[in-house]
Amino acid sequence: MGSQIPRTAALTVAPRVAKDPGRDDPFVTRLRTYTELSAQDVASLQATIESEITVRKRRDLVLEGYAFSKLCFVRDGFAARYKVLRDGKRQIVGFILPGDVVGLPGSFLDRAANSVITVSDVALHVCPLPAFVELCYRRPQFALAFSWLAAQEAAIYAEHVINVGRRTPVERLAHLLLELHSRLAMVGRAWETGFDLPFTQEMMSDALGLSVPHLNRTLARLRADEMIVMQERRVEFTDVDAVRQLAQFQPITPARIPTPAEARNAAPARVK
Amino acid sequence: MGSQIPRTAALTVAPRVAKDPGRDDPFVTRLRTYTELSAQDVASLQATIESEITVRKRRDLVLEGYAFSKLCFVRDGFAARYKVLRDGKRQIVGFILPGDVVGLPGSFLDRAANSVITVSDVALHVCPLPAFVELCYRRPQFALAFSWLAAQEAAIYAEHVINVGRRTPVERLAHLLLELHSRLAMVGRAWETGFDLPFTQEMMSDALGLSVPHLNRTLARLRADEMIVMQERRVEFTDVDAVRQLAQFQPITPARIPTPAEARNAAPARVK
DNA sequence: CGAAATTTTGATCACGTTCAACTTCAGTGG
DNA sequence: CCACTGAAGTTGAACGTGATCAAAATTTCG
Repeated sequence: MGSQIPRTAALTVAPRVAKDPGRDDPFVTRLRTYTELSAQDVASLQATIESEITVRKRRDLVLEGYAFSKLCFVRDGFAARYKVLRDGKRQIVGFILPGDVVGLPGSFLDRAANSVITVSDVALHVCPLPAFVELCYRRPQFALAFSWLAAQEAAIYAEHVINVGRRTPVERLAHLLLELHSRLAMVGRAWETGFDLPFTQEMMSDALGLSVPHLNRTLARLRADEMIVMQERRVEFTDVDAVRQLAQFQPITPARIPTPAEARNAAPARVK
Repeated sequence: MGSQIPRTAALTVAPRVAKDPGRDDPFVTRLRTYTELSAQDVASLQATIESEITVRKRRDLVLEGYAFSKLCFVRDGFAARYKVLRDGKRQIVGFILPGDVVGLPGSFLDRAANSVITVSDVALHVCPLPAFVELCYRRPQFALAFSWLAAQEAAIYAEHVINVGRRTPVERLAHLLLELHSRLAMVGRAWETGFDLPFTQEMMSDALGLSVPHLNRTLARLRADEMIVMQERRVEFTDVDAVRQLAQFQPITPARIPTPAEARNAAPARVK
């Protein structure tokens, strides 16, 4: 059975939000790392939601080459963005975690550039792109937050390029595990030193540009070197700092969006 | 001496813009592929520009690990985003062309995740981030356009991950050349079947995760197979379709941003 | 429980790296 | 004008890493 309901998601980060609409929504949590949102803001956002659906494990959510114009905010579950090449090889471009958006970047192009497949059962809030755009015209806050989100996405991909392009297999794997840990922690789905790993070795190898056997050996090596412990689907970092060092991992921390007042002060009116 | 002034940039695409402020500005050209901008819009954008500077060849514009909070719109010239790893290997994450933004994603993070180095002399419009944010609050159009831009950026990186992760060396190189051609064409700096290639083989090898000798041989192979012709710094595709096929290249075409009216119609008021 | 997916292990081999030398070219100063 | 310099491009030979293929062991799930 997939993980439709979070099993034991110990909260380490982001437990600060008070009684608020959307307080348990990882996407809202995410937006709140960029900007403040009033209860009313959250209500406006929720009003754009067309439907809330749950998609079963191993279904394609987006198909490469087809137009797609929804934003799906992931409330729970995991997915992967990928492309299959002529010779049948698959490259996973990135993993989609709770709080992420399916349809970024796909819905901003005339046709999606990658497919998206669910890994577990996934609970989604579906928002038609025009509805979101309409919200952005009314409340520029959201358009800005979305730019920040997209920039963060780009930064994650950039790291992924580095990972696949120039790091050794152990470094790649260590980096991936740290990235997942850090991103999960941001939405309160990881604990201090570990997390539940929902992906198979085949998926990780397709993400890292390695063969399955080699990924397996590399994972074994991380265990042998006492960098991590794995049992069930759980990853524990034995010595986080050692792993960080190995992977040269720098967590991606988004800056905050200046408030209207801050922006005005910093940028004295020069407009005509 | 670098290419401070475009030498022979034959315009193939985007010659349609009428007498307008910013008509020859590649960044404005870029924004106009997403949305309509009135002369007044362009003026507002130009008002946020703090200064226009030219940076000499081979200078670092952004340094990894340092906070950076400017947006630099590239008017002319070329640069590369990169990271150097412990062992001295360098990975180029992406190439920056006219119309691109230096500071995306760097300025949206608490500290830049990559460095940026100029390849030729580069002419930049510098805009402090708060000024741009202020503009976005006033004219949400720009915030939306920027989301689109960031999404396109993410899509380009995603392709780069695929390139480096799972494609063979020839396919990688062919894909890179097509990507550069397509992006340059979008801002009118390429011709139908070719373009001026401003990057050295070392840079391309660092972008593609290959060694210099192997990149060289791969390039030689593309020539031998009569896919391309190179002379000086000029690349000509002998048979674009064959190259496209080889690289499985799909150009990234951004969708348009719905206008306020379109957004309202498509998303009937459901607010409160 | 049985079937399928996933993980693990082993043996072989090809591809791309590495290292080194050489060529070509552009820019610079004598 | 030519010699000098350093960067960029080209070529060759040897080596090693990670792919490939195959099969077994283990886990997951219907």
